[in-house]
Amino acid sequence: MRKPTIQDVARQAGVGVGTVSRVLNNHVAVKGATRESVLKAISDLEYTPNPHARRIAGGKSYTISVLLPVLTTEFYVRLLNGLESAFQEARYDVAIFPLLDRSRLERYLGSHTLAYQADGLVMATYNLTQMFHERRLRTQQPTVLVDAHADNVDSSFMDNVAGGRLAGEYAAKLPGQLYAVWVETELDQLFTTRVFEDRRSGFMSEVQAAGRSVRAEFTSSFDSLAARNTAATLLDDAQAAGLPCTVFASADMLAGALLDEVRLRGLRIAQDVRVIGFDDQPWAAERGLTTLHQPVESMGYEAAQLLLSRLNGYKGPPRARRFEPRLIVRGSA
Amino acid sequence: MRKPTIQDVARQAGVGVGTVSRVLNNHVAVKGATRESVLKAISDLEYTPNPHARRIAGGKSYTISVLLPVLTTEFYVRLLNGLESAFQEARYDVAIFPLLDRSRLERYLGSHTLAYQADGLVMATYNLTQMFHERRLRTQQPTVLVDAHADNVDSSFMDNVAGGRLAGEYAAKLPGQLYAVWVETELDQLFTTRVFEDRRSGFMSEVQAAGRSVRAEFTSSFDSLAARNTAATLLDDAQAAGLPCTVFASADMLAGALLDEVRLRGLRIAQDVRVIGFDDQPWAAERGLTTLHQPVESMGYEAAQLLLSRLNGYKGPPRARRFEPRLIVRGSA
DNA sequence: TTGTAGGCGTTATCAG
DNA sequence: CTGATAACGCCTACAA
Repeated sequence: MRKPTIQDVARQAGVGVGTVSRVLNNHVAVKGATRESVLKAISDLEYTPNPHARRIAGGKSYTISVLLPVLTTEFYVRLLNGLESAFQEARYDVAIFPLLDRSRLERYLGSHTLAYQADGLVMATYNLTQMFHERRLRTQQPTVLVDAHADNVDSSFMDNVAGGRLAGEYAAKLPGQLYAVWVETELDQLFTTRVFEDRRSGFMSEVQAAGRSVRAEFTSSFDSLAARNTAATLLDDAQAAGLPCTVFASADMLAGALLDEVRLRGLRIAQDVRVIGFDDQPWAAERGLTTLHQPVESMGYEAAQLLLSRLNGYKGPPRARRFEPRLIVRGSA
Repeated sequence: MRKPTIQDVARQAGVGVGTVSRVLNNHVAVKGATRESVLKAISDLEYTPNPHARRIAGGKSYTISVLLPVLTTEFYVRLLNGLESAFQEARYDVAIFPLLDRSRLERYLGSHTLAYQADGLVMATYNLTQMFHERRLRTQQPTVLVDAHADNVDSSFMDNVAGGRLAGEYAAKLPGQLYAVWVETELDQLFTTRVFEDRRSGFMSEVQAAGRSVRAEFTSSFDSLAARNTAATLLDDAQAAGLPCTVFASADMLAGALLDEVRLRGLRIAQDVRVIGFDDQPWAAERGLTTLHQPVESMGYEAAQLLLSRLNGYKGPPRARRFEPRLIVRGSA
């Protein structure tokens, strides 16, 4: 009992395959009655078109691939949700290709694997288009960047400079020393993101504009143990220099570690140590973390829309969808 | 400058397309010299076969799909690494389909999307084969379970009962009250896993065999805030009942929260409170956590091998690859 | 050992 | 509006 094909549908409905194909692709020229009978045959047979055949016949495969850094963060789950819901509405499937490391990426690029045979490409956080060009990879499929920005492709991203500014503006008004913790920038040239750089520049500019300065900046890699160590080092300094102090942690994960360490030392949050995070992770509300909210799902959704419009033939110049962060003031600062 | 096809290669090498196809698929009957010239043409043209065309022509697409729960855990990154490295050796690509929620799954199943058009299927943690059958989904592609076990399909998994036993055996020898923290079982019938059930039964049986009993068991959902609250509740009881005590946390994440809470209360780890985790996450060594090590990469690698053997024609009965956990004794217990 | 031709499931073109 | 029919890129007999 093999899968029904377009032929089976055509026979069942008593029409030609061309007609079936037309209703499948929403072509204009199909009489109402014929369309109905074809639709009936399709559902009777539980027919679904073969994406491979579609693709090979020059049509769309209705698949888009998402190139995603493998980070164990809520952020990407939310992003995926936004992307998927938009693509789902448009009846596209999404396949995810994890960017495990550079060697794998090289291989992906070397062989034109399925990832690059989809109708469109979504790149999250890392802008790999550069590499595509260097390799003369004529990846002419529509591409969209999400959580990243470049001016030669469509992109959907949040304004991290603005986020940094909001944090800086707020922090500058608070009494006591100012500190900041940044996320260590990536090791590989390919896997670079300007996210934290942007947050920093926004923060610093606003702090300076307010005539203040930060006592010290720290950098931590994105893992909880490192974050905890950094928090300890920072608090050592802060306690020596005299409390209170305010810390801008450029990622909630870092802020969380700070909250832990503050509690551990018996210090009072919001009085001795004020903390401002970034991301508004699910747990931020419960822990009372003042942080910057990112409309992650919306970013994903919009990215998908940009890509879909290209897939539907839009030819205009690259578009950038910029989202604004929102400062959520809670108990921690 | 469109992508070269098999025709181009044939012309360039001065042979027929059949021959090219033969060397592509490692057929026996190709003279050494001819093979060489074809290979040369292939690399000169930077030709790579079109997976869609391959698939449609009845061959393999050299793509396998992995159905993965979207958990922000190191575990799946490691698993992916194991899977990918094996598939990569065999020149297969892997596409990931995140199991975001039930509705998406339904949709995947409803339409025979690309996920089910790959040459093979890897299901991690959740055994969805049941559902496949109910739906009369003739997903006849080879399937392998990883981090899960069932006796009607190939599977590669760790013996969680044994892991629980090792923890129980070790814990039973320690003085003071015994506690355990489990991970809340899934909400949906589809998304079920026996992992934690198994760890529990192993642990309890060993504790009982040693003539001891656990004072209290706790359950927490898999997120850090819940874990922290659970840790607090547990320690309240333990402090009231009198220390020392020993806690088996069935996931390192839970153990980590416990360590934090212990530290916060000024208690001494390994003296007042002993903690045994499960997973041996990257940070476990640095934090001195006694825990059970899972050979995650190996599990993934083996799962891939099982699938590959099916893809290469192996027809035997379902095979189960069982991995043994290893107790890593560090400072926390 | 190798080339040729038919077929895989769709879409697109072109007559009717 | 609709039905043939030629691609699409590849694999697999079948013949040579």
